[in-house]
Amino acid sequence: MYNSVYANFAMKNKFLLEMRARGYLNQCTDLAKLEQVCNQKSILGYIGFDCTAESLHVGSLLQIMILKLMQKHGHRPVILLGGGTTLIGDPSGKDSTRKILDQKQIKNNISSIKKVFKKILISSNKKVKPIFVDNAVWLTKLNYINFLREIGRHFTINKMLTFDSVKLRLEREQSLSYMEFNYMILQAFDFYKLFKDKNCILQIGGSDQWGNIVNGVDLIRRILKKDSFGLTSPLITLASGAKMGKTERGAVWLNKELFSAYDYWQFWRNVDDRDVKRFLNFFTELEHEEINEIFTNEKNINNIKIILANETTRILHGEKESKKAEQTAKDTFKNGGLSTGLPEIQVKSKEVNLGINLLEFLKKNKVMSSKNEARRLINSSGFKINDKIVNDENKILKVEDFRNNRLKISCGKKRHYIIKII
RNA sequence: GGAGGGGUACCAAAGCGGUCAAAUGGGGCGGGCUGUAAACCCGUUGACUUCGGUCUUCGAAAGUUCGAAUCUUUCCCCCUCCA
Repeated sequence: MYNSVYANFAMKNKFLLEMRARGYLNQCTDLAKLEQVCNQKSILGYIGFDCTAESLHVGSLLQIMILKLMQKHGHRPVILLGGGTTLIGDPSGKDSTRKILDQKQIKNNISSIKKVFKKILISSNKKVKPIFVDNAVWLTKLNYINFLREIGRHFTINKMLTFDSVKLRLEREQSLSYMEFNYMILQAFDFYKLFKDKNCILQIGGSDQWGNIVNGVDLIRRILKKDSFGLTSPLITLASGAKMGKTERGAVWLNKELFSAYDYWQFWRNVDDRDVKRFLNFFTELEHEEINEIFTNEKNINNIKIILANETTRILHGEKESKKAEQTAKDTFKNGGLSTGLPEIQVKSKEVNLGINLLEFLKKNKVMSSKNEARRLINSSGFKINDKIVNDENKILKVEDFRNNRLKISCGKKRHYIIKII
């Protein structure tokens, strides 16, 4: 069902077969040989992640699912948290130089990002337990002259200029600093290092990483005269054409503190009809046959979306959170009730007794970004208290508005909060 | 180095002395239809407001003027062509 250059490539290896069946396979430096190797033994494969933010977002989820798939088939994932390369900034797909983070921030980001991998990947099985590495460990210790002599000599400027990440920037006459220009060499060096030290023979990445990955494979061949492999996954676009991972209210973060399990569940519950089947393949562990079965047995796409939301949330936040999010959604949308799973805002009883100015409250608690925005919402009848439309923008919240010390506010049909007196 | 063109709100793009908080499109938000989908339709989209207004915004700074996104000067950045 998925178009890939390898659609007709005869394969026996289960790992690679599933990679292809799920639509993870975009390009590989040498698929035939990689298949041979995978058939013979358990391999180590790595994916590098950027540490520019406190959390990864769903845009990186596909890569994580690939690591999970490796585990399923007995291969061991290596997660490279690019503490070193983040100091430089990957120019791929960027129009302008990124802001540069300091080491302390990056360290923070790394430990925060790690949490997500620990949740999604299996750590109990020693053979496939994920290995975390931070390239800052070796990159920050490099000696410039030695590096140029040993590694730099294998890169020609002529070739580097042909890589899209560089070419596109130059074509648009946007400046590309020497620092960023070096990014691809460092990434190649990372692969070389992991290959040499850990016998990690495979690097996986998004299709935009192809050039960088090939550089690593070349470097390993030049210096060590050995084969390594590069593999890319396709860029995922939504049916609507938008990029994966952004919603109206910003990025869909994977870390719970930044994006709650309930919101995460809602994100999947709200995907475009046309994306549901692909996403089940991409982002859940349901087998191909199971998915087909679901589609033949269940004619109501909404119920399939619930399956999608349940599965994806379970993988990231666990069974309990997933169930809770489903129940909360049911209470909120089907029964119109006051579910406990909604985001909660706490207020002191003293404040309530004095009366709370609604506009100020909404702004203060970041429900609305400004009072004017809140006014607009109220004036267009989009704001509700306990499911009743409120048209008075000067409304003062009082004790009488609460039931059992709780009160539900709704902004539009989808955003709900519980205000609780403590 | 020479000659032109340009930097406008989240993005794209009009405006080129007052009627400009700034046309139009996209995006966002709210409503309608529906299925918490898509498509479509309507409204809305700087901040604060006692809803009378007030304040901040058109690359940056200074100036001309009763009045500047619009004119002048300097500076910064970008694009096209020539060398």
